[in-house]
Amino acid sequence: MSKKRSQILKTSKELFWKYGIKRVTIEEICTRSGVSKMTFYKHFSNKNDLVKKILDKLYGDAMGKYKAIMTSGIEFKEKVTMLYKLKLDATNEISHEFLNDFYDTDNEELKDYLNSKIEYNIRIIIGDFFEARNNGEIRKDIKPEFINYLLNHMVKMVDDPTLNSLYPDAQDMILEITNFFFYGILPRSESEK
Amino acid sequence: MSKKRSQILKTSKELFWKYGIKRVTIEEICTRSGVSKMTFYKHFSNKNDLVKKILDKLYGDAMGKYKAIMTSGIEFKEKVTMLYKLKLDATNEISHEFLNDFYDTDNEELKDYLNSKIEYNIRIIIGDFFEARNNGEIRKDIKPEFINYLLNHMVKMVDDPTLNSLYPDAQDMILEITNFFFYGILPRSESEK
DNA sequence: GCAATATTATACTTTTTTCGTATATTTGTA
DNA sequence: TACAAATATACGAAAAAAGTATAATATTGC
Repeated sequence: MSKKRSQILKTSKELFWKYGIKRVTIEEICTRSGVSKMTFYKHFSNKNDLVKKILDKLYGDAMGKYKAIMTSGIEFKEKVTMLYKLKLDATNEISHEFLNDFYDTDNEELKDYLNSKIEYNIRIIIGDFFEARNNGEIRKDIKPEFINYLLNHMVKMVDDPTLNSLYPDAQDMILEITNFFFYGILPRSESEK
Repeated sequence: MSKKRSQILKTSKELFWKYGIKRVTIEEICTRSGVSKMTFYKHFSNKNDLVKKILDKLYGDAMGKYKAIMTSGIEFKEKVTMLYKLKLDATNEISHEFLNDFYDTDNEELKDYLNSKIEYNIRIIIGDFFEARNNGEIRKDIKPEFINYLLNHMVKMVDDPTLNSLYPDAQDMILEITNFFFYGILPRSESEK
């Protein structure tokens, strides 16, 4: 991988994170990366293409971590706890400014690309949950899709000030949330498996 | 003062603070302020004009606080301590993104405007220091201009990580700095006055 | 050191965005 | 109701950004 190329990716990510996509120009990315415009266009066909490649890396890394968790030999309950924390990290890492531009503007191309990526990931996750249900690691009478929804929903809970105010610190709240999660989805006894 | 007008000032300040001046468009300010473009141009002739009026308010408020301190009956030493804190606050309040655009870009008009404002303020401050020197509140053999330079210089010290690392917390460091300041400028004994 | 490859600077055209204004219409309000 | 203030829309002019062609220069592996 070219040094210039990765410099462009690094610089542009920083700029996008801070200012969003549409506020950053290609020329600005080039100047700050110490790269000429021609070199930029050698590596990326335009700004959208650049953003897509940033997304690819972002989601690629996340999926790598996800698979590392799912293929490890640990107990399913432990896996879900780790997934939840992974999701929290991912949510914190991605910039608000960056994400806003996907839905604010009329950049249909990027919107579609992001949605397809999300959909692809969800499909894998749901698939894993189906498998877990078949293995008796989750209640048989629960929809795997609902579990994924729950995971997303609970990540948002962490930002809710009303909920936060109930706990001395965030760690306690997260523990409470995950406990709630498991008492809901785990088989209540061995006999139910 | 029109409600729309102050809304524009408020919104634009927020946007400028976050993204800098050149990244924010007039149309964006209008949309976010819930104001039509025509209304904008009724109150401000262009973006520079708007920025100037934001600066006016900013520096007006700061000068108000300054004068409140200087005309109060407290001891001179106490005044300088308060000035130092005022300056720290002002430095923290003004956004880095906002100030950058004054010197980065080739917007000579704004650059000049800001410089003239700063110069005007300095003139007042230096004048007050001259008076203080004549009243024997500062050593006679010190240039008032140098005092102003020192004040600015010491504000920057607060950001120096090397200096910071010498103190358990910022408060201790600030105390140290102000103490240093006074042992340098105050008459060492009543007889020297 | 040479050849292949990558990068750059510059200058340029095209496209897009932003600016600023004119006009007709709507809204608020005294 | 009448008057002022604000708006929506549409528009041409100006500025900024995107993208390309070309020739020159660095870098790199061999």
